[in-house]
Amino acid sequence: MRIGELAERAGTTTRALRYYEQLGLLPARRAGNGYRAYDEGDLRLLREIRMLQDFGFGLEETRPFVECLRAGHPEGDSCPASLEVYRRKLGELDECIARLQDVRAQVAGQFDRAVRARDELAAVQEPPVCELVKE
Amino acid sequence: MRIGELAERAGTTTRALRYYEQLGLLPARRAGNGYRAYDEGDLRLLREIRMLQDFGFGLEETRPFVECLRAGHPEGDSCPASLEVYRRKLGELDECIARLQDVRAQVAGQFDRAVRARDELAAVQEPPVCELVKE
DNA sequence: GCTGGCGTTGACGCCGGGGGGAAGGTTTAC
DNA sequence: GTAAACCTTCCCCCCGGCGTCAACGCCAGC
Repeated sequence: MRIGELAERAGTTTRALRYYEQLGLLPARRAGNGYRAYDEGDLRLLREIRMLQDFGFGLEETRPFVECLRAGHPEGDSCPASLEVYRRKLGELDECIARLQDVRAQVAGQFDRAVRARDELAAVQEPPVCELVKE
Repeated sequence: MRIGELAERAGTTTRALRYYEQLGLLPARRAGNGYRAYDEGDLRLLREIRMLQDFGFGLEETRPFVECLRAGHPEGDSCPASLEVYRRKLGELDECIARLQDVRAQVAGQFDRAVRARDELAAVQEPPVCELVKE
């Protein structure tokens, strides 16, 4: 399988594959004409990379999973190093979520305060129109 | 007030202030010798920028607040444009938090599955040691 | 033999928010 | 007088994950 086909089957681009090879993440054998040659195993590795990327893992964080698969394990997360990455990532996610929730609360507080200030100012400058509304 | 003093009073760097000026976010008057000259109002603007930055606002998102203050309003969020930025930001935060929680659940699922698979494999390869433990 | 569609390498661009440092002018304190 | 501490502009660097050329090679069909 050549680079274009692999890219298409994995839903990515040839540029990304060359980049992964440059990182040593997904090295390719070479055909006689210099073209990169991939097999089904590489497709498996690439799918693992893509799945983890969708989870927000950096490429370096996918390396233990890829190497685990290449070492012959049935799953990319069959190795302790992969589990450690999971643990670290869960911690980071929790921390990130907590921080965002805190920020959200603060921004919501600012927003509410600003809206109340605006409404009070409007009430002062523009007196109630109850009489007109009643008509 | 010169740039170094303003930077120190606002808890930032001269580098950042020159960058803000380059963006047109915080323009400075010039003294006779070409040095940037700031006043207390600029400090107020800068504090507004810094607060919003701490909330994770991009510099461009702080612009409505800064211009609102410069237009003479009492608060940076006294203007409709600022409120709109608040609303947009709250939406982005909610979306981001929801996505992260979804990812967290998926990663936790993967982690649990991998741990169970490992434990089952260990149980098969290494038989229980109940007898020894009892002694 | 020529066109078109693959492939190759290499290098630069981009996004945001500045950091770092050079080369030079100014101001201030001792 | 001179050294330290400012200030100015200018330009390159960083992070990740590629996109986007440029200039070339390989191969199939007509």
